[in-house]
Amino acid sequence: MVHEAVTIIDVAQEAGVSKSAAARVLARRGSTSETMRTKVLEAAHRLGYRPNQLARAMKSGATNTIGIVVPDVAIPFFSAVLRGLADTARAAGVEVLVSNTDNDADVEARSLELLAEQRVDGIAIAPVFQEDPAAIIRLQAEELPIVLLDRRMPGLESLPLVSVDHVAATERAVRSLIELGHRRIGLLTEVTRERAVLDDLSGRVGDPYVRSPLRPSAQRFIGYLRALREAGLEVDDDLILRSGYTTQDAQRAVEDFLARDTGATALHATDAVLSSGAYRGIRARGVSIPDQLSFIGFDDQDWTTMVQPTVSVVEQPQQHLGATAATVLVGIIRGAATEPVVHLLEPELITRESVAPPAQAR
Amino acid sequence: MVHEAVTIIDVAQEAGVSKSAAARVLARRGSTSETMRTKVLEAAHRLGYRPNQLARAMKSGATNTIGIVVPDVAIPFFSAVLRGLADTARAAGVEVLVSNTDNDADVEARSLELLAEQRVDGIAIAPVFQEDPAAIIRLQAEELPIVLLDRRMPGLESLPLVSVDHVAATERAVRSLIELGHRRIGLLTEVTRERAVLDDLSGRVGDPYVRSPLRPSAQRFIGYLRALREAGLEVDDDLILRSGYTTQDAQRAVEDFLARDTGATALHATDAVLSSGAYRGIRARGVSIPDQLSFIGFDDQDWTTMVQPTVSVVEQPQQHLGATAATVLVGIIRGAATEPVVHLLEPELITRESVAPPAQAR
DNA sequence: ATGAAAGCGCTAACAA
DNA sequence: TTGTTAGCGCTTTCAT
Repeated sequence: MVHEAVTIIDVAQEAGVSKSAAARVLARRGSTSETMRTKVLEAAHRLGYRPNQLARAMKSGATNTIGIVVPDVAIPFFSAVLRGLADTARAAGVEVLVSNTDNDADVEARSLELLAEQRVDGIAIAPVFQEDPAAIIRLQAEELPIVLLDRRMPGLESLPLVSVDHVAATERAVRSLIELGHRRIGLLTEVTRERAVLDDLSGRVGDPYVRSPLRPSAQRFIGYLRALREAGLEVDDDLILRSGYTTQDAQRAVEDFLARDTGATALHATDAVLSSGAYRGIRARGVSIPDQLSFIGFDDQDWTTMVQPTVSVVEQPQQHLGATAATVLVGIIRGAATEPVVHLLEPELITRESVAPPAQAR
Repeated sequence: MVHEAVTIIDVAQEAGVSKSAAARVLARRGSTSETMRTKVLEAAHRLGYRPNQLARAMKSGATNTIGIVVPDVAIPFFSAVLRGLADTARAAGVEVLVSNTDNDADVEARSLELLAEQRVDGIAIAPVFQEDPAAIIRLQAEELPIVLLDRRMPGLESLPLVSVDHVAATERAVRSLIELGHRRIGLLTEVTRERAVLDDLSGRVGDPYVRSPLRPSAQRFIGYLRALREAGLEVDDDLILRSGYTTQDAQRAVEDFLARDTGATALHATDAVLSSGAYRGIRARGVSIPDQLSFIGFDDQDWTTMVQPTVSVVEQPQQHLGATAATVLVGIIRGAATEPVVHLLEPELITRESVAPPAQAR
């Protein structure tokens, strides 16, 4: 805390006017004579007056501060989201408090509680996947504006969501492979659910409210199913590679896959972590990209342009996601309609050297 | 802002005691009877009371909030620093506000002003390189605790600094090459200053106050000079590659370098951006790593383990840097001695496949 | 147009 | 041990 802070009273004294007069000038509201305005402003400048937002917040009930709660700001996806959010918030005169949860529900609950104590005007959160997101629901019940970032769970249906269109992301990648002539396309996914369950949903994901409670990974899976179906191709469970959520697991899954002879001519990995594992696995098996196998990864990471051949990817609009979340959140805070909305942002397919028509088609 | 917030008065009423009695219980200070304590706590719990940190801050003068000001949180180095800082701060009961400056002095000045208005208790800043950091100096004059992150400039000598030991980083990398038998080692740097200027300083950088006003890149350069000198090797200006601060520039500088026959058997790039440019340049020239050229990069980026051969790097303790900054800052805020201190963190050399003895030595 | 005064929620003397 | 009260810096009626 600054020691000898200049208050509005000091300014009023220096200018020889009343406290409330000075306040009116400095907050630019109410009517003031030109003479008084200049006197006050000069005094404020002379003294180096700096408004105390704390006091303002006490009176007005608005702190002009929002919180962002994510698993880990050091993960590139979230740091990009934060960047977009912070910039847009700042442009709207709003500051941003950050919390990491490490995907721990207790840490998340505590973070939310702390942000609420700080009286933030709203919160953007990529929630921990959990059965009962009680902490979030509690704050929502208290009418604290909340926006979900890229994740939604049962129980949070009534909150606005800003998300990448994951169905479209994978659909686009897989369709591009199909258009090149690929017919047997592998999918590397962390989804553990039965394919049949997602199959059932795949016809109805056009409705954001059917789709949004699904995890991004499940949505991407559905994108795969839809792309195949649209092209009249059969879905073969042999082409679906299930993996744990680590590079090592992904690498192993891909190596096993390549060891079996599945006839696959292309592979798509549905996540950043899985992508690097997949790439390693392909290389470990000595399979040549794109001659023997075309490959499309997820997220435009550094390494995708450093390796040879360079890797095609589906790129998520990360900063844009953060910026949109900020816009939506600030909108709600400032009184915009509050009915839940799903904002779906378009991913982009970046084509590089790792993709080619299948061998027999050349 | 939460709408119908429960205040301490509500709690007092519910418990049938005075406002200050409730306050004493809830803030755990002053003496209270056991009976009253339970009554108040039960009431608070029943009502879902949540302390208003705004009001607390108004009274106490401490917001338990700090600000971090960096060029761009989306840059991996800074997001890791932020992560370390946020975690450590949180553990000390302190929240973190983030600002990006994009290396723009005006944006930085404005950010600092806004943080001061929010009455943060302190600021950690990686300042924009500029002639006259007036905004920082102003806040310092107002006795706002400030810690510098990894950068110091003339005029900021009296502020504590938390930094990686850049001299040691490059010294270590270059020495490891020398120990393998390399005698002609290239250095890729963004430094534009004459070598002679840095040569003069290189004997005195043991003193943190000689070293710290230098940019990290200059300190790394000096580390190179020291390693060579220590080994009795001559410094050859032909081996010093100057590059602008972009991947493209770095690639071009390295390609030019490799086109000339300098007899270099090893190369060290002194920054993350320069490293990826350098690697591209080496590959573009078809020079084989490590057979024809050993290579050590800077910062452990994703791609360094995705390419073949994998790349040795000097790794900075990024999260630790943030954590240390938080510890130092909170220490000062809580009244620790305030004399300026330089905290130098040790980098680590990670050895991978890109390094081998020079051809003639094998 | 200007000033006086109340009050946001909390803490900390001071009294009782 | 408990209650009363003043006040942190600001905004905002309400008089004047």
